[in-house]
Amino acid sequence: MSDVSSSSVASRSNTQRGDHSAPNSSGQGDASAGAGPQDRPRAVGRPARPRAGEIRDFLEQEIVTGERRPGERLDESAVAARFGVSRTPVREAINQLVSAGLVDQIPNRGAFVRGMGLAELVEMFEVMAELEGMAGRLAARRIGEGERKRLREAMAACAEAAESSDTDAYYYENERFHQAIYDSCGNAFLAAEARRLHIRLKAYRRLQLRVPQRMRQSLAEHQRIVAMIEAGDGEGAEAELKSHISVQGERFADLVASLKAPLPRG
Amino acid sequence: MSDVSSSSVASRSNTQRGDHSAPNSSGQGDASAGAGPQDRPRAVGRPARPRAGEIRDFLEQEIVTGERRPGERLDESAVAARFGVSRTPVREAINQLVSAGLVDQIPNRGAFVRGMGLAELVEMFEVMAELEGMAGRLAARRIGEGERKRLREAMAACAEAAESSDTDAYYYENERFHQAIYDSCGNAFLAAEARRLHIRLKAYRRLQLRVPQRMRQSLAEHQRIVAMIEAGDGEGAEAELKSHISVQGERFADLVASLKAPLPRG
DNA sequence: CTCATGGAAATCGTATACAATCTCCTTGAC
DNA sequence: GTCAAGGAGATTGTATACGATTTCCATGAG
Repeated sequence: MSDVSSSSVASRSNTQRGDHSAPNSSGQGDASAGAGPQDRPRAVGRPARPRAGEIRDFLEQEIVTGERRPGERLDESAVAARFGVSRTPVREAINQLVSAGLVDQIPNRGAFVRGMGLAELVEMFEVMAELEGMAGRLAARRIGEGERKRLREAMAACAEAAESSDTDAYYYENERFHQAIYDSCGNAFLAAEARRLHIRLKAYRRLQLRVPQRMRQSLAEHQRIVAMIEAGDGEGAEAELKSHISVQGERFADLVASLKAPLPRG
Repeated sequence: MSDVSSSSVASRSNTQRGDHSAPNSSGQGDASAGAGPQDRPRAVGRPARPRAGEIRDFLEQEIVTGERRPGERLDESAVAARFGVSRTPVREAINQLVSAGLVDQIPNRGAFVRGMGLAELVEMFEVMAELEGMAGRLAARRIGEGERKRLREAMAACAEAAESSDTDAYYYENERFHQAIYDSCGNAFLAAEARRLHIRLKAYRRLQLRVPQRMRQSLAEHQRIVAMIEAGDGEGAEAELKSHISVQGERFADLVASLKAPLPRG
């Protein structure tokens, strides 16, 4: 229900990974300023599918994947030219990204990709751990038959990906696993909030899997989590999930520290 | 920090309570369609203060106070006429309300005031309890001298308001008390998230104080919370805060049930 | 050399115009 | 009488235009 509001950003076309080379008209890899000559004279009127959402998803992908660097400015006119649209839908898209917390808007300076510093990332993981733990605790008591099946399937898929050492696949299935827990907690609002945070941490979560052996360890944790939920042990599931996420946070800190990539804040 | 993103909606001019009779031009209580003759010919160009935010805050007030009934349609043209502006800033305002979760948008039907049903309110209070509990637990370990002083002052103010049975004052000081806890948890992101939820529940929180003896009991709970934090007992503070909020949720359900105001969902 | 002041350019927020799509109601046939 | 097809109206999403405000840079004085 509250999906409409919270997870509005990046709701559609998120499963299509890869394949985001260029918006539409300018097939060239010309990056930022573009403003190439528009062959088609800008179709006026109401398009079949709203362009604003499309632009939002695309920009979000660029930000989350790190293609757009933190601190980079999102120029309305440039983006508009790049997509072959006017500033109006671009403004709408950027506003939504601001609401989602991926972009900061400075009153008369413009919109900038929000670079999250290490401190803030740790804070966000701390909250994420709490929310996930809560979801797990509630799920242990409230999960239904359908969701239980989904959860099992998601974990099986994780296991399969881990066995074939397919990091990308594991990343994807891991998403599904956690979504399944959110949906099993019997609190749609909590699920939506968790999803929102999850999206916001997506870019950094992906890095974690680079840590050696992380995938295997993650899978083991998943198995313990499912066991707790299946046993109806709410406190146990909460503890497992909390440490699962917290470890991610710590690991991430380790990774960042070792890479000497401070991820500049502003 | 993340105030910019998360609590963007209803960030300013929220402390100014009351004083929201009419937008600007049409002083008449003419409600919806309006479209009265605009004496001033619609100032074009960039206004000193953006009108969109103003409109958003106003609509938010109307929704939160129940002036706009759940399920009511927000007609862009009507709102625009009422404020004496074009559809553009109104669209922006409505989009922000959608992001904030106060309004639902149905693709080709329009925007509708989101009526939060009892079920969803309970869900939100459940999450609120968790976040507040977390903030308290962290605050018990991390609170500094300055914040400790602020917390004590806030509680003293609560006590004073309770003694004089001033419900309005207590409502206000209670806000400050909880804000103080948020700010003491050493996690700015958590503080921002808690504040966001707090705002969203504001309308319903106010009703709670109508319950007999609630104010006195709330104060007692506050005292226990502070005691736990001062003692550095994180788990204790968490438990106290959780039950503090949860009680509010249950009490609220009682209140709603007794008032026979089902608050229809959609 | 530092600081204040002026103007020009960039940028933002809003007004207006317009076309495509959807909804709803009417009209007609079976 | 019921259902389908058609069109008129309403509504939406986007394009374009424009003025006000702000920022940035240059030029000048102290």
